[in-house]
Amino acid sequence: MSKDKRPPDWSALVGMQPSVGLMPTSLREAATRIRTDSHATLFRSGDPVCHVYLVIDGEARLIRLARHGGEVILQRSRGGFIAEASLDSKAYHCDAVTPEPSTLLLFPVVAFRTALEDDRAFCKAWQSQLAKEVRKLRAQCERLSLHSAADRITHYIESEGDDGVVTLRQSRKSWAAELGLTHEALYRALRRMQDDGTLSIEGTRFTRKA
Amino acid sequence: MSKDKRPPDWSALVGMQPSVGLMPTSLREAATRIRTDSHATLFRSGDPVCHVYLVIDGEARLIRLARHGGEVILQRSRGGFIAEASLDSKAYHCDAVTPEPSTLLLFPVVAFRTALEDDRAFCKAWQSQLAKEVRKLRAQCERLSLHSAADRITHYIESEGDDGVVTLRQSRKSWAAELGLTHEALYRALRRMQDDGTLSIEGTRFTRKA
DNA sequence: CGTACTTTTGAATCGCATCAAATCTGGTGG
DNA sequence: CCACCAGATTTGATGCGATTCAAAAGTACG
Repeated sequence: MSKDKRPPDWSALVGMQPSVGLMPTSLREAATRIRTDSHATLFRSGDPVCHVYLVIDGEARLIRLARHGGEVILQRSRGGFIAEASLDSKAYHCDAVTPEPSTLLLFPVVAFRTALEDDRAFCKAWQSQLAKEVRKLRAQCERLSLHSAADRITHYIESEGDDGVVTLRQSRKSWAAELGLTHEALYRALRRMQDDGTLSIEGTRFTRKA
Repeated sequence: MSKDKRPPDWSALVGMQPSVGLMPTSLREAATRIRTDSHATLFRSGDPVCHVYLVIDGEARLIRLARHGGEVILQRSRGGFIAEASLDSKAYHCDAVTPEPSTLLLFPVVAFRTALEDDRAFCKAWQSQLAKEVRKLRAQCERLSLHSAADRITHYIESEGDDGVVTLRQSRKSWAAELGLTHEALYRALRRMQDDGTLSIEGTRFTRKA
């Protein structure tokens, strides 16, 4: 985990995260940029909340370890904020890791809270951001309460993809975890759906048919 | 669904929903109170967003109908807001119903947005509200990605309950839906856990042991 | 070229969904 | 008060699909 003094390319970030565009300059200037290794830990459950993280490159995950050793992904972010919901908490309630070498911006929570208080437009954008996250999580709950693997895959494509097509930005194995399935179950369901003709796969591009 | 002109008991509402305490008077005065019948529909997917709802008495649910006729509960609220995340949307993305006769406050979205812009403290409280909802939904996703019925029950008690004890405020049948299980599976799992001695049940009070 | 990881297939098992039906419950109207 | 009804609760039997354990083949990377 190394620091990096060059200023980030803000205009590129706005594209992937609208609320960044409305972030006041003072907050931007308070940010530090870091690069992490594969499997690096950003924070652990119980640590005091001191930063809000923006993933510029690579990926960050919030995870919690299940009783039987399994690892549950609570949030996965590529090109967006992570741990936003901890902004008004004292301590983190889960662990955060970067599964691959990544670049992140760290915003001190104090500066972040001040910016939200002082800047009307940023505050509003942040609210949309949270509301969007709520809707996304509701969709995920809905998906997880479907009983069959095929239904979850279809639901994912319909809600995350665009007009029946989705390009996967992660390994199928971690997709399986996101869908609440074992990787074997996912592979087999994909195979069945291809044989059915209800799905076509080209590389990381999944297209739903019929 | 009938209107009701008496002003609600605001002080009681604050207890169950902190952000109500910081709501400006102008917004309170813009609210209307309604009473609904059992199985009443508040709005349907695609309807334009015109109110934010606060459940005073009874229960409201956001639901979506699954392909095979099943009904998935996206949000369940007793004594809190519902459809908060639609505040910045044009149209609702699911249906809302009151499964039992209930009393709700309806806040016009326009007045609500104005209040958020004008009132600093209310805006801040609303943000905590959304952040809290995000954390709650993350917990639910985590729960739904557990594979066994017993694990989901345990997780529910640990995260929603207090020190290993939870008092259920709904039928077991709808609890089953919230846990992503059929009601039969829930009944049987509860039975097994009682026989194990890992759970004790007295009426609607569930206590986790060991 | 070896190592770590993902992807893929196989076989056995277990738990949940499903269908069916009986009992219990609270509330309604006669 | 009782008959009745709708819904929740409970138990049973069956089948399917996902998990689990195991292992092979493919792939990226140093």
